[in-house]
Amino acid sequence: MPELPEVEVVRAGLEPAVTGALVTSVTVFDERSLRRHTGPGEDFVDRLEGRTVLSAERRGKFLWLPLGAQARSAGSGQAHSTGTGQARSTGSGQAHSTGSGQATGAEALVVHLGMSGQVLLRDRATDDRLTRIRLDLEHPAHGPLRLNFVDQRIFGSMAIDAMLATPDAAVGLVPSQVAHIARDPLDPLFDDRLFLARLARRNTGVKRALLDQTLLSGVGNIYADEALWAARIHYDQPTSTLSRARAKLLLAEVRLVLAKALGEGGTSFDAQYVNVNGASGYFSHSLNAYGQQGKPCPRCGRPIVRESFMNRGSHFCPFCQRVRLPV
DNA sequence: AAGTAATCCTGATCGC
DNA sequence: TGCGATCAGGATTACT
Repeated sequence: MPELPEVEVVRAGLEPAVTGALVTSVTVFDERSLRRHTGPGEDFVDRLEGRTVLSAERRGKFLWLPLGAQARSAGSGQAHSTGTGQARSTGSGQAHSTGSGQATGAEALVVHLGMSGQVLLRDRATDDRLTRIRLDLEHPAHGPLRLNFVDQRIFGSMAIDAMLATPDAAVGLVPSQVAHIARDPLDPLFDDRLFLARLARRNTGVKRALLDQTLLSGVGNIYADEALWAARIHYDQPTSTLSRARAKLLLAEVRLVLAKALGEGGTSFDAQYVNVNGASGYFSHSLNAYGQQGKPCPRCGRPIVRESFMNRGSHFCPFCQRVRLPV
């Protein structure tokens, strides 16, 4: 499951390769991979071909490529891209998108890997099985390039989305689909105090809170279990009963595990997650709790347990991680 | 209104 | 060898 470290590895791999590249041709093999795009496949293709990729950005598990203004006719050697990036300001549409954030006319290609998505950089001759969307690119310095969006379970998606100026200025623009997501804990502008205050006000279990992308983004099932194990907190401990000290410890452990996994290139099981070159990460060798049911807890030696929770698995040490109610 | 459950998806793997 | 059942869970939608 690609979470923050895996998505960041993809972003970092993409950035030097695609920045400045022109999208020359787009092929949609399966429109279900456009579930987050408003409009049919042809619209996606029309709005992407002829655009230039400006950079590669990320927040939490969302990845996006800001796009330059659209050339008048794709394929022709446009002299001036008579920039009409404007115009498509969604009319009134986004009453729901976030409640905050202002349309700017700028757009981005938003990528979410979902459960099994991969972005693979190839030469023009290479195809990958289960490719749902293919972008052919032309980079002024590096030449032709192919970007295959591969996704077995089709929980991931690509979309052209409007960039909004959020009140949360400083960073500038985020796609409308990302505007309601909180910053991730590796973001230098992540607000610890705000997070701790909101966490304390929640009336739910702590793992539910960790997985809530509007509270903090980038954490999924693997790193939630790992951070909770490291902090010795039970996944269903009510957030309102966590002391501030333990909440701060948890946040610190979240940061640690995300940073460590990032340093090791992410977590790979089989070929479910790979970097843009198709290589696996090594963090699966460092897991203490996730997927370790039946194996001894690296801390106390008692077996790790897996319980069903939120339609997924929760892995923890029943001895080290017990619900502690305040006295 | 906040919190929770349901929903979407299919290739790989397992058991018989 | 074949085939059906099972499994994985992020984000959105739909309820209560």
